[in-house]
Amino acid sequence: MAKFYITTAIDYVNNVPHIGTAYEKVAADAIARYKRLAGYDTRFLMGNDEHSTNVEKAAREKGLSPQEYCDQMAVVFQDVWKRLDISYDDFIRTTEPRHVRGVQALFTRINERGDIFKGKYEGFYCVSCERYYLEKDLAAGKCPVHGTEPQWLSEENYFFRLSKYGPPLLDHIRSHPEFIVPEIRKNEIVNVIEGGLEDISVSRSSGRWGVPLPNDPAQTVYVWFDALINYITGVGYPEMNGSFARYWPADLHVIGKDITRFHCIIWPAMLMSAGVPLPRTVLGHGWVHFQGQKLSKSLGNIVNPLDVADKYGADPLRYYLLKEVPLSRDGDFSWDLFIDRYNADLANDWGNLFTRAVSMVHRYRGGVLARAEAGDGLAEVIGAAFREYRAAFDDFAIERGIEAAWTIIRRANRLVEERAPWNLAKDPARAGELDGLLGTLAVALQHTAFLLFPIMPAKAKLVWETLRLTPGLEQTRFPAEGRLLPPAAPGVTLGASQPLFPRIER
RNA sequence: CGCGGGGUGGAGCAGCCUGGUAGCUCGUCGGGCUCAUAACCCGAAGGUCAGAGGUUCAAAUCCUCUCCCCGCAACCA
Repeated sequence: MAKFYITTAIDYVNNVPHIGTAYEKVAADAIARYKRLAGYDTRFLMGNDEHSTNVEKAAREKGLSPQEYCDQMAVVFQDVWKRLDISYDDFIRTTEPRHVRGVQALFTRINERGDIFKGKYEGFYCVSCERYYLEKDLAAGKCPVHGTEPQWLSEENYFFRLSKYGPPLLDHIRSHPEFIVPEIRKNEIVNVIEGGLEDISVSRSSGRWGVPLPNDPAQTVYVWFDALINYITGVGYPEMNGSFARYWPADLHVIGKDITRFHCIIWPAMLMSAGVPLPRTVLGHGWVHFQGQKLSKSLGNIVNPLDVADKYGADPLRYYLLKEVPLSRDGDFSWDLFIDRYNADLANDWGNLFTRAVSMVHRYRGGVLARAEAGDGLAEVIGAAFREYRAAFDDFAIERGIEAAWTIIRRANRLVEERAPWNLAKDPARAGELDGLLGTLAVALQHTAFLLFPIMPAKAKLVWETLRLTPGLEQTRFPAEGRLLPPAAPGVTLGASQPLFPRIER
């Protein structure tokens, strides 16, 4: 069976997840679920980035040890992901021994390859920011954030010979057009590389909260160097057999556009140095804005995804994000738009189709579905929708996949008007026609539930189970090209009709 | 001359690469239906495609210039 290994960025534990963080996980989750339906042996990794002095500081402010703080945050994060139905298979934390061991192993390997050297790192250092500034970035000689006088510090650090990997990286990007998507991100990265790469410092002598360097335990591994490695330690590196052999290289890293440089330059260079194969694709998605503005703490417009999920359910939030925010672009979240989409698409279109169809089976047939066959040309509509859906997902255009599923929903709703089952029901001679229509609607609902399972897993399952379909949705796979899913058994009694998405009144 | 994205009916977008009657979803208005969550179905109105110039038989689409909006410092995906 073909495998598919997908990862998201691991999250820095300084802050709780916001709607933008959630967007990335939801998108990756939809792709992972799609791949499972498509029959791939899918592995979906997420995790937390727990090192760095910032974390140490945040812990201290709460009167906790860094480890205690990270343990608490790990619970907070995973709780959010569970409530959003994110189906990750593993959750890695960079303080775990399995990760620390892997970081040290990879560092050693790169060092053995001659790509680590000791050098002096010096510059203007702001104690409050805990970072260095270039002279040009200082505001009148002071820290641009704190307005304080920076110190001139110099420390001995270990450097990674990134500069020598520019040409091989360009070669790789050119010979693997799928390596960086979307196109705009690729162009950015190519520009950066063509501008020349500099060696980077990959250790810190201050700060103790990190992975000790194997060759110099007085220093810790720079947090980015440390964090990126989670993608391989998450599948067992440095153990090269087992799941590493099975799943690496990753098929898809889903990350934010701000960190594409780390993932498309530093990370592949590290892997090249260590002689480890590169990930196939890095997808740098855009931002979710809130009512036209970038999410920002200083603007105070951070939206907590649980505020939405608790009020209206995880599925509508997932639907909104996936439909309205294409991975290739920035998108916007606003309550008005959310309610519009919810009512128009979920309550009126899909939800109503479900309710009216199931209600008619109960009202006219005592809940018994005579047969589930696709009549009235629905099979062709479904076939076209499935083809478009798969093409869209393979292109990471989830919104187009959703649109494809909707062609079935619209067709089915139209069909009800055209066949006017309320009239058929009055004429015993047309009982067969009515059964045919009800069966067609059941087939339509079944296929929409299947296609929308990666988007709205809970509601899709409810539809599936109401139709009394077996096996369960998780066990069902895409049918062969041109075929439909296995139908419900003739004569099944359907579950109760209920509003899938109660309208939001405002 | 810093880099990049974008300006298409009220809103959000597609179309631009590969010129040839301006398309989709929502909203608005009118009609139909009654199985359904006043949902569904049909129809209509509504656009100088930011502006100017150029190429062409023909430009939203290609070229040039101008204007406007949004990112590119930090929190932050």
